[in-house]
Amino acid sequence: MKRKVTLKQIARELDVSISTVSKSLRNSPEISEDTRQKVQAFAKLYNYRPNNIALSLKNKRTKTIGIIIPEIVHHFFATVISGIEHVANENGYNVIVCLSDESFDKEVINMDMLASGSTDGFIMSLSKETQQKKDFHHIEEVINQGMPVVMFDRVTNEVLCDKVIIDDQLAAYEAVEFFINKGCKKIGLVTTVDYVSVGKLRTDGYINALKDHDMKVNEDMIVKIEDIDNCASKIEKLLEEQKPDAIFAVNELFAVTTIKLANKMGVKVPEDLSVIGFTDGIISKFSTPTISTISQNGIKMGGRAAKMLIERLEMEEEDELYKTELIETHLVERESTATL
Amino acid sequence: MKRKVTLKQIARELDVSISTVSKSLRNSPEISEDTRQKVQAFAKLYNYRPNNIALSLKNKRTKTIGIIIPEIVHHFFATVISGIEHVANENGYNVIVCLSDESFDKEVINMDMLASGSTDGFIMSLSKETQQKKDFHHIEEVINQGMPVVMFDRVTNEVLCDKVIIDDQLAAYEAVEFFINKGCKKIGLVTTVDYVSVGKLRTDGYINALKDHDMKVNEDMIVKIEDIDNCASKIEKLLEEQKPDAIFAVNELFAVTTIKLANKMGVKVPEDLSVIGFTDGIISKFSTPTISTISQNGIKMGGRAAKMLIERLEMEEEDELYKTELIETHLVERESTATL
DNA sequence: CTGAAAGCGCTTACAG
DNA sequence: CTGAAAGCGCTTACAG
Repeated sequence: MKRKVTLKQIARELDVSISTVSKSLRNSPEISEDTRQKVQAFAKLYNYRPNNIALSLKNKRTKTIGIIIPEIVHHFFATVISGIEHVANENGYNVIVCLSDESFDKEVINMDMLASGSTDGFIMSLSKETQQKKDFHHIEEVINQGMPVVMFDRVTNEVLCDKVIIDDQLAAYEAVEFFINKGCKKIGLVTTVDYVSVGKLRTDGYINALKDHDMKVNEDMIVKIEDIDNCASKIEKLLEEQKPDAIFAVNELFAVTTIKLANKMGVKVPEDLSVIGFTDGIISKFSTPTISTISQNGIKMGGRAAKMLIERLEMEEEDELYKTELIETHLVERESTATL
Repeated sequence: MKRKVTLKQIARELDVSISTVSKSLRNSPEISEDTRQKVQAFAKLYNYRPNNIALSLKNKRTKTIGIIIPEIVHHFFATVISGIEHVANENGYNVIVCLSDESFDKEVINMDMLASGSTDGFIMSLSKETQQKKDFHHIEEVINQGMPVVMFDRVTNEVLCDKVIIDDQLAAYEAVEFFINKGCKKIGLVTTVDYVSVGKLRTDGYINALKDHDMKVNEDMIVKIEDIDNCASKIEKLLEEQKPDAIFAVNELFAVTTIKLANKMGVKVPEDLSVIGFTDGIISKFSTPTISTISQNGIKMGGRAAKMLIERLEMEEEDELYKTELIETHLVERESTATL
């Protein structure tokens, strides 16, 4: 086993000082061509690589980005990480990933842990519990200590920082408008409970679209789901009692579940019922029928978030102007809204 | 903005030495009860947290695990990361994730990068290109430098290290045997090219099952797919020309694609064609019909891999005995193999 | 052109 | 009981 070689060892072998070795490797003009070459050759031979940890301590920057998300086994979040990772890598940053599991406490613990020197900044999406509690002290604290934070998707107005989101309300509005233009009269909504920020916004978009087209908003047409595991009965009830001709679902899972339940009840999609989901993920593409959906480009969101964070990290002077970037969305039409 | 407080600052404020502060915070018995309390109170007030980087440098351990996988936008890998992250966290480790994008070069660069002090060890699954090239020098090197590596899923015999896999061959064997017991006569296979280790093993399992049951292995019944984007034509040809009554697909995507193509051709699943896939992911659960599949518990795999790595990291003496752990699999029966 | 010194933030063996 | 010193691996302003 050959341990990693350090400057000290090279210095000893070559009988020069550590400073000389360091400068040679960094091509300092202070050093004579001769020793420089000698040192570099030796370093190459022994495959010398500067120790990241030592560099981090010295430079007071780790070149790593902390990502804190609710979960990773979720196509959209995986997609965002992918986007972040690629941009981070291009810029010489690594990413360290922590999952909050939708728990406030875990979010706080993870943030604290990473904030103790492990990362230069954060990219995060709030856990459900955090959104419910509206307690953001951990985030404020980190920002106060000078570590920039970029929030994406599940954000809050109560924290001042950079954000990257989609226009959830507008996207929902457009989906519902699509139904209306198609001639649908009884448009249902399958959404989350209101404390989930994006769910609430999409619900608002649905309501506004109906209102703007002089359609009544019927509370019985709206199903708010707390827990995905037992959403079936509520959706079933909606389908049975209200007999909607269109359903807008705020995520893929709600959309596919709706379709499956409709099938079971003999309601045909898209003949009897049109369905639009949210998030252009794997389910929408491979479900039968394929599901029309609002695309939400996670790769792009992640990439943009990483770019914003890195720019802020590498900014000369502090800039108190925070930006919120909007990622454009669009409706991907598939079989579940086909006109036959 | 209040910067993070350091031992030095506390020492200055309290007019004691840095050593005293450090020892007080670590409850050293050397320190008088009095100063200990004073220091601790002060540290708490200022929310002192030791700097991870400084600790890493001092202790020569970072308490972070490097994960290198081909991609993250892939349910199975996301699942494994989740498993790793949870076990890592429970043990006070963080995870830093790098994606190879199935590229050998990126795998090498990422490994090099992380090996320069950023992590204590690695958990990885080989990129396709690495498996094709059979060049594992980067992994050998890391191991040589004393950093343990645990491989999962896409592993190689050419590197000695801990591994966690499923018995791909047996699982495939059992799937095919299930078809045979059901009375299927013309069992097709949709698999990957042979250099993908798990694809090859599953192909072997298929062949062995047929042979053991005295059934002919017909090369025309086997489709080997290089690139998922244009697999349709090959599968279509198989369905059309061979008219199989069962298809075993080595992953979810192949399975769902097969079903969709069959549908399009008027071949009904499961009436005319039974299908079993591999990896119990999101597609299998939500596709219509739902797809029978070999479960491959990624959470468990990840958890086990993390456990193995951490045990090795925290082992007193070096142990040259490497283990390969098998994660049990089983066939999840769903609609695509229903007997009507 | 080379090297000793200080310092990043911490721990710990050793003196006093 | 307290503190100075050395050291983890590096960089860089400063002397010589």
